[in-house]
Amino acid sequence: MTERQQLPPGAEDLHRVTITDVARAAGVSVATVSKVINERYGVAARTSEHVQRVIEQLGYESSLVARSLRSHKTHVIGILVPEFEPFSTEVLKGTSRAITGTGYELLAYSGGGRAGEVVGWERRYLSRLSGTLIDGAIMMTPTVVRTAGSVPVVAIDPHAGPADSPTVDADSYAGAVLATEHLLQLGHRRIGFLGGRPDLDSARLREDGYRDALATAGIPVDPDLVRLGGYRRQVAAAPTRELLSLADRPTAIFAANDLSAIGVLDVARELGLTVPTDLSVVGFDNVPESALTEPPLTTVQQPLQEMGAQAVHLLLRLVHGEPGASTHVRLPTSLVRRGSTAPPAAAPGRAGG
Amino acid sequence: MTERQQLPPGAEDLHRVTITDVARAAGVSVATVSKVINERYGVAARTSEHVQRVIEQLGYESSLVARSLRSHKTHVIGILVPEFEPFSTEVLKGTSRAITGTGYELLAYSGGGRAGEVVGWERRYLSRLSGTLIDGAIMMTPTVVRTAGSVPVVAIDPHAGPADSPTVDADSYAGAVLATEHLLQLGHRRIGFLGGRPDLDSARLREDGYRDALATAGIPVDPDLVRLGGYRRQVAAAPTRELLSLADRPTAIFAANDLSAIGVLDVARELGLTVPTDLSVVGFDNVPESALTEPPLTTVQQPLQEMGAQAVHLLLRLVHGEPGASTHVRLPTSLVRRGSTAPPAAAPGRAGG
DNA sequence: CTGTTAGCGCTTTCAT
DNA sequence: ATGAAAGCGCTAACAG
Repeated sequence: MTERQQLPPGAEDLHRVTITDVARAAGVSVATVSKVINERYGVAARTSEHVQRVIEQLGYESSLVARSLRSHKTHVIGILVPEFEPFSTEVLKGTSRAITGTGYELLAYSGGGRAGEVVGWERRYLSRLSGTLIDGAIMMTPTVVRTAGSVPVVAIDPHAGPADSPTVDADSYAGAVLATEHLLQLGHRRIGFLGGRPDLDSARLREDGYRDALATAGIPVDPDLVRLGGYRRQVAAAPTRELLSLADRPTAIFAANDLSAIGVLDVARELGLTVPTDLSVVGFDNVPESALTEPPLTTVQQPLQEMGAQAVHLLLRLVHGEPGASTHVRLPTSLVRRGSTAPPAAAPGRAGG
Repeated sequence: MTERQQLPPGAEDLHRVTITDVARAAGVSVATVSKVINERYGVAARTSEHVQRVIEQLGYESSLVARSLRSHKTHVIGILVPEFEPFSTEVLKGTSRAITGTGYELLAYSGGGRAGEVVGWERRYLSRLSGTLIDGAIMMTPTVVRTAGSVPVVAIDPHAGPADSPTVDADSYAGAVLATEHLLQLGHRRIGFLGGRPDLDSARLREDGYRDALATAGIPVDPDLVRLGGYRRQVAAAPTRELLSLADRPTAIFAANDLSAIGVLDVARELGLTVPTDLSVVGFDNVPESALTEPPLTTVQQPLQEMGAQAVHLLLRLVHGEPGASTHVRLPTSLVRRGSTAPPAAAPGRAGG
């Protein structure tokens, strides 16, 4: 039962109620209604109360769109993501927690996820929303960040290198070293690497960590063992197959993120290899899904939710024009040992760390 | 009067480039630019090309806000959620997958997650966004859905009962029966139930399932064993403590969702009880997090991602005004056995199924 | 204290 | 084929 009889029954179905409707019903001008809504000075208490009541009755709520078009201040911050997948949704959880009590609201925007649109979505989304609608943006894993002519932007795990704009990321290099050392300590000597894309910063850092850890252990990198997995499950399949079809195939694979590690698991199963007995696998990210695989994935944890929270804090500071503290927050990574790693089948025993 | 001419380098930093800038730079009217953008008839091929080029050069992208205010058609659908937590983000993943290739984009909106605002956010969000900005909305676990004067709405797992508007949900009742039967088959006789809120539909159905399964097994329901956990981890703590402090405490607890089940795990640990030896726990939802607990949670799976995908399909059909197929999609639930359930410590042995 | 008037950036008749 | 002008819902001067 709707408790409003001002409008003829059903009339509210035709158009959503606007500020004009309220003004008319209250017998005042729209300007006055606007003032009441925004608690501006210069409205008689009586009038204000009356208008409030009408607003209540009509169930009026101001249009975010119209308001923002005019006032350029919305108290909404945007999270721009290419797609809602395990990585970005994990970060989203962190932003959601961090935003509570700040008086801001969250608007997560994602395109249709057209695969071809790998590059360029950042600029597009930002242009479409900024200046209006959002007061600031958090951009997830962007490849390019052009802040020009837009609201403040914080990048999370940007692929283009942490130079452009304020950034929150995790220590990819150290994480990769951890992962590789873990494999070395188990006794692996032929360790494959399934990278992201060479033009992406996080991917490159992970490869660096892998190479350096091997070098430290005095093991030369076999170029045959380094492939590109593109950070995606399906993309990882082909290079993994190549890797595992090698005459002298690796006894372990370090994949640059969890999704491609899961892709490795897929191929191993397809090839009749048992993980971890025949092949050890390490991922990167520690998205919740990595614990659900069979066997559960050993991986490098990034504090994804914390990264989201930090990004919110950083962005809010920028939006408020506060002296922007540090402009680059780097969070630590750590190894999560689960079931996908073990000593190689015919291991020569433990290697010295 | 803002005067910016050809845009000297860096000038685009002052204001984002608008359709007016493009028009000026191209030497045509804004109307013409608009026509080019929207591929309307009545523009000379030469003009069109020229304008296109200028748009490219300036990096112009039309404002979603301004456009939607005027045209009331945006090709964006909104996902309205109270908060980004494991449940809603799971659904989000499904919507993201389903939206690809449809030509629509996704806009997930969440308030500051003010705890007090448990009720009423639905109407507020919808009013703020609908009519403009979004062509349709998917509302997550709303308690009330008033579609009046707004765009088409599909509800996911609504708490108010699946009568109001098109709905996608999972079979809570059957799931609860499965969970309870599982516990009974393990030999449990004193089974506690940690419900949601009695006014919520899914919560009620889960309680019904619990009661009916017990009744079928010929076991009377002890009112002392039925408490309210509010679907939240922290809220679940107090009632759980009461349950486990009972003289004749339950040997198993069925919690109405995973978050409150995790709350049960917290309290059990705090009380020095080992799960599943001293206490069996079953949850509901099967969010990824439920596999990460110690021990991993036995739970009832809802096809969360699939629910999101179905909601998208249903909504798009409504937006297009197609004859709306079924208006209520109910997906099946199933039991996921993991480590949090076992026969009771001093079990009288297996009970007959 | 209140109403009138201008737009915000865009689309859409309707003239030209 | 093109542009002038109106207006979407709202806020912000500025008059009265």
